[in-house]
Formats: sequence, structure tokens, C-alpha cells
Amino acid sequence: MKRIKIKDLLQMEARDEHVLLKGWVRTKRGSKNVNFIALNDGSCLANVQVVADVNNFEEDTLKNVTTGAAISVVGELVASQGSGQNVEVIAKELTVLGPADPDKYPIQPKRHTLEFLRENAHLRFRTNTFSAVFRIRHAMAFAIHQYFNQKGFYYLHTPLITASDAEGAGQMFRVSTLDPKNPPLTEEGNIDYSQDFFGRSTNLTVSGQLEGELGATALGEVYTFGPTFRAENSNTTRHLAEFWMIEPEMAFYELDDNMDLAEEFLKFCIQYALDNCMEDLVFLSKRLQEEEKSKPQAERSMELIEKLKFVLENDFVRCPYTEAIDILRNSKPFKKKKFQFPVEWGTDLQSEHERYLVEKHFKRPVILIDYPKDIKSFYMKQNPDGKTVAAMDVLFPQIGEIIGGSQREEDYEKLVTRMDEMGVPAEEMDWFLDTRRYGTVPHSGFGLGFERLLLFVTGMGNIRDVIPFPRTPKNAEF
RNA sequence: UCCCUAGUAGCUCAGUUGGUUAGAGCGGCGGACUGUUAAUCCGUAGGUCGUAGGUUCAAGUCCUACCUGGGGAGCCA
Repeated sequence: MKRIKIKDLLQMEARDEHVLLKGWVRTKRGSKNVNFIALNDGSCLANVQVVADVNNFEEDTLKNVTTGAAISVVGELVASQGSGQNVEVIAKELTVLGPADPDKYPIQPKRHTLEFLRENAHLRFRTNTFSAVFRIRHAMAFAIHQYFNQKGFYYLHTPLITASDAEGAGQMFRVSTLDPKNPPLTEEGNIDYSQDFFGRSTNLTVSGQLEGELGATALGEVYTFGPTFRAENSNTTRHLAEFWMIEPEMAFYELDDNMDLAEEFLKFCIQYALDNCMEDLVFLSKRLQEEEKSKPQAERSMELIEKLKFVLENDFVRCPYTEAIDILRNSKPFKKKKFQFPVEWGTDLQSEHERYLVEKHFKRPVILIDYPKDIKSFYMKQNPDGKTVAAMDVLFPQIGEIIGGSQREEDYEKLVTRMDEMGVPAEEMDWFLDTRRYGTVPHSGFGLGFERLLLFVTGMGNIRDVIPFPRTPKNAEF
């Protein structure tokens, strides 16, 4: 007999023929004569209720049907006599495939804290919350490929191991096969990387952008979607040492095209979640509402599904940096000296400023553009004013920066001059500069933090809860 | 990395101005119960109070350092 998944079973009408189910026990309840088993197989959030007449089974069999155990059931799909579900399965045969010692199994049929489940990340998939989160994670990954594929973008695999240390996007993880206790040294006493595996110093990538530009200036429109590594000592709810990033890079796109793409792309992903993950979203929303009850009214956030729809229905605000500074300097918190950090043209906006703009002033996603050139990367397109660059940061409520991108500087001379000013070694990046030497064109791109998108879509508060096995400072468990 | 905060049973927590044998709910186990919905009821086991020092007649409680978690900040996606 072929196994049927619970997701499909719950769509079916009650019928006479037998069905075969396999899954993990969430709870077992019951009385002297009858046991009720809530069975889940991961195919959907809902459990199916398996009803077992105690007299039909060995005592030992039912004794081993405990929370966490894997079982196989053959039974009849019938209309339920109880009120919690439409159909249920009357068990005719029941086998315990893998018992779970109830004295030791850590996941109890009750509410656990997210912190506890994080420490048991290998088992947290077996909870409603995390199974919902990771089904949505899958759906979002799928949506991203679907979006770019239908727009004619090519999925480009950029290297994870890189020799270029010139991207300036922060601390990198070194990749080496040298003996850490006794590395070969040069005459000057430095580590001799010419003897290392690649014959030079190498690191894990912090961005696939530069290689993406190589692809875009031939294939037209490309995107990367892969792991990214940053060795920053960041301890926040929105940073990981290993995370997944989507980086589209497009020839012939100027900043406006770049913004249009970013907005359309984010809205496509959110729409996809609403169309395909409603059961999980409703569950996460209810869970969130429970949590919000303990907060004061003013701090409560919008209901999850309402919030997703709100983003879909409203245009993102596009605001130049200079204008944002004016808004902030005229704001109540600025005048009442409520901001902890100063607001001055030329300095980067702090979290408190971004949150004011997004959550209080505009009350919708904001794309800030045209930042002062000195606080942005060397590769960004220099604006005619000589002071700003064509950068864009997409800011979302609660999460902050979800996308960072720009139009790229395509002029060889301007780019090399800027690299020189910012101390970026041009000689090591000859391969990159070739894009500007030969057939250079206006082009643009951005980076989307996949887990930050998931924070928004799932409503989870900590980025460690939207990636299966989070890597953060002092934590590489599992 | 900085600031704040926490660490007591498998889980979530209580534990008074330092004072006798460290408590509850849930979960586990045993039993009861005519179909339950986080079932209910009765009973029962379960603890090196994060680690190492220190103060004191006496430390879960006070002090110091370290470890780990959480919140915020910085860095960013």
C-alpha cells in the first residue's frame, strides 16, 4: 500500500478503503478504551487524529506510542465524531517504527521558549512554529528562483572561496590548509601563503557582487543566491556569521530601474507567501498575537497578514538622503533631543533614525538614495553633484535595512580614482576593472539578506530562528 | 566589542531584610476514567541552585572574575 501524506489526506472525503500513514506522534490522549494520537508528517501544519481502540492492539505497542515516536498506521478514513477535526483515521494496524524515550525526549506537548528550542535546534523542526517557518523558508527560496527565471535572469554561481580581500565588506573567515601550529614563514617572519593550498591567502566570500558584475556585463541580467560569510563580532537579532544572500546584477539598469526591480521583487515574494503558505502564516500570526498581549498597546505591531498585505498595497517611498536629513532635523524627537545620536549631513543614519523614518514618518517601506560618497563603497556610481553616490537602501519596519544596493560606477577613470582615494588596491582587481575597460555599460544591482526577508514574512523576532542551524559568535553547534 | 539583564527539577518559574530537611505548575512514571482536543482526577519520583574564588557563625540570596543565554547599540544583508 502506498503511503499518503497528511496534507493530501486532509483534502479527502471519508471513504471505505484503507490508507497508510507514517509520521511522528505529537501527543497521545485517551481513556481506558480508546487512544487518540495526533500524528504529523511535516507535509503541513495540521495533525491528523488517529483513533486506536485499546482492545485491538498489544499493550506494548500503544505503550511505545509516545510524543516524538515515529509510527506507521493503516486505517480507515472516517468522518470524525469529535469536534476538533472533520476527518480522522480509525487505526487497524499500528507499528512503532522508532520509539522516543518519554523520559528523555526534550520536546514536550506544550509551549517552549524559542531560546530553549534554539539550543535544541536539531529537534525544533518537530514543533509547529519551526515546521511553519521552514516550510515558508522553502517557499521563499522557490519564489526567488521563479521570479528571476520568469524575468529572464540567469542564476550564476559565484565562488565561495575567494582570494580578493578588496571588497571591504568587513572581516572575513580565512580558508587555509596550513598547519596552524607551525605555519611556513617568509624571510620577514610573516606566514608564507605561497605554500598554502591555493598558493595565496584565501577567504570565504562576503559577497558575490564583483563576480556578478562580470556575469551581468555579458549575460545581461544575473542573480546569485548562496551562502555568505562575515566574521564580524555581531551579536544582534538580525546578524549571522553565515547567511544566504540574493544578489541580482543587471546591465543597462540605472538607479530607478534598480529600485523598480527591488520593489517588484519583494512584493512578488510576499505575494507568493500569501498565495502558498496561508496555513503556516495564520499559525505564526496567532502565535505572535499571543506574545503581543503581554506588551503595552503602543508597542504592539500590526497583525502579520495585515502587515504583509499593507506592504503589497503601498508604493515604497523613495527619498534622497539629503531630504531624509531635513525630515529628521525637523522631527519632534530631534527637537526634543530624544535621538541619542546626532543628525548631520555626511554621517550614516543610526537605527533610531531609520526607524523614525519608516515607522513614524512615512509609515511604509522606504528606499533611501543618493548617500554621501564617503560613507559608501568605492564601486558606487558618483552623482553629478560630486558629493553623493547612486546608492539605495531599502528599509523595512522593525528589520531596518533589508536590501542594500546601487548603480555601479561604469567609468574606468572615475572608478580607479575612487579606489585610490579609498585605499582599495586596484592592481589586485585587474579582472574586475576589465569590465570597465572593455564594453563598459551603466549597470546596477543589490543584495537582499534572505533571512531578513524571512524575518519580515514570518514575523519572527530573531534571525537565529529563521535559519535551520544558525552560526553566530561562539556558536557553531550541530 | 560596549551597555543592561538573567542563569534554581526535563520545561516555565517562585524562593522575603542572608537563618533549619529548596517549592509550584507543566512534562515523566503508576493508577482511575464510555471519544479526547495543551483532556480531566488521584498518587509518585525528580535538584552539585551556571563555574571558580571570596565575605560571614551561616550563602540559592551579598562581593569579584569567568562562561552561557536574552535585550539594546555598533558593523551590515
